[in-house]
Amino acid sequence: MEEHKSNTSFKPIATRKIYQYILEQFVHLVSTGVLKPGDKIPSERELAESFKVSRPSVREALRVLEIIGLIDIQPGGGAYLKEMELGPFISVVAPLMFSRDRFDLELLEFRELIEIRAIELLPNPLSAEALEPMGRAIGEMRRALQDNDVEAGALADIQFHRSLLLASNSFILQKVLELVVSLFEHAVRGGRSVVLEKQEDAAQLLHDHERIYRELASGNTDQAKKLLSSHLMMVRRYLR
Amino acid sequence: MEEHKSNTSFKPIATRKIYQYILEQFVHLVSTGVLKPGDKIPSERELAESFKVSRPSVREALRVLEIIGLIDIQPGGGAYLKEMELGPFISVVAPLMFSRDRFDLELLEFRELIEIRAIELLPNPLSAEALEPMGRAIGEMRRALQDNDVEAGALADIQFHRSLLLASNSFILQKVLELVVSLFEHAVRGGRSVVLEKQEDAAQLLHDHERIYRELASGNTDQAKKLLSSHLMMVRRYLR
DNA sequence: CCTGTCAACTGGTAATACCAGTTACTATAG
DNA sequence: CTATAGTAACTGGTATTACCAGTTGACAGG
Repeated sequence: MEEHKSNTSFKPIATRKIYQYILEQFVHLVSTGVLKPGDKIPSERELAESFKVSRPSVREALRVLEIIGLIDIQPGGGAYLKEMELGPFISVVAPLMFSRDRFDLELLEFRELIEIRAIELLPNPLSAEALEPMGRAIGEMRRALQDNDVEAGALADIQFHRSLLLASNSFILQKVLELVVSLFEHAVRGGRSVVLEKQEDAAQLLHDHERIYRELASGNTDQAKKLLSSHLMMVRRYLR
Repeated sequence: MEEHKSNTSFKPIATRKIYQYILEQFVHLVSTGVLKPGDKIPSERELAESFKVSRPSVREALRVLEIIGLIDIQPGGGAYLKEMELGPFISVVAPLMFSRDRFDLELLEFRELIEIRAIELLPNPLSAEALEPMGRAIGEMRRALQDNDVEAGALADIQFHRSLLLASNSFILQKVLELVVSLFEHAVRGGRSVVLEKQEDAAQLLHDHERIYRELASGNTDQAKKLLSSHLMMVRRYLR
């Protein structure tokens, strides 16, 4: 059972699989800008021929690219590069996360930490393009409230925060918040009650969003920050 | 070009691929605790027969499980479940991240935000098991400083922070910090200069770590927090 | 001009085969 | 008896081939 003591410093030989080489070349081409979002990827058969490997090897590489959200594959169509999205990855991992005890609360606390930091980095004033999706989310939320559609309301709530964070100046915060928000979205769609159920609470949420939106629209970013901050803390207190 | 206006609310039909079904079953078994870390996964051929699908389909599912760091595959051996690790995912995505402008600095700022929050959640007092890897990292850093081995020093620095965050009480912060720290590690191994190069700076880092370690070991968690906080801010100022 | 058809793509899946590495059992040499 | 070498039965990695199903675009006929 014991290992041989060896004075020589032989290092274990790391063998790499073919799909990793393919993956590496793709990532390199993307990170150097040779391939850009929107570009069409050659067909699997062409790639197999170019790389001089078999189609299954190519497919495994594409599978990974799909999971990390770098390409969209349309059966019958082809594969297209896109800006990296965390959605596919999240949808796989989310069940593992939420199976943990009290994950919901932890996630909310984490989101509070990040989102408050993100709004500190909002450009001032906000552009119209940044404001527009927020307005839409509010409209959606108002409609859901009237219809008493809890899930739609929760999703609209998420959409509001998503559009808010997308306006942030920090790339990392955007990605991390996208990840967090996606987790929430997954939880809501899965029927978990990370959301407010009572109508008056939903109305309060809507009201908060509207105030934040108004302040942002009229350029009072600082005031909006304070509102959002207390808004998030209110939500957390509610859930605890 | 215009789409037909349809009053009926037909929703697009989402077709799912076989590997997704397999993936789903696996994730479900793991999240419900039926499968636990350390368990051996049946061979690809057995799985193919159980699921009544072909081996390539099984392999694509396993490939994804490998990328999200849920299984270890040993060629010739078999596949074993493990606690989810972000390493494999990071190693694919890292080049994409660092190709962005000023990503290093953003990452450092983000890490500062998270890590300061994480140390607020450190248990008090720290267990010996939590302290031990920190001590090792310090020893390694000291050795690297004497040898003037910049890369080894940087890796030991990372290892110190990694062992610190692993002691935190928050699952999410652990995972996110693991992600961030892995990104740093990747950058260092890639030869990027996210690290301090001058020897006196490295000595300063080591000195900071030693002080933090001493405070933690003697139970003065609060004092350690303050030290770590100013330590991180110092590092950031240096890089800016 | 619109519409349906058809051929040539695309990715999804299956089946099969072979290679290379691991493992465990076994026979053989000492 | 023990330790070694050999062997057989695994494992995953890769390649090949084939067929299905969906998309696309050109083309012919209304």
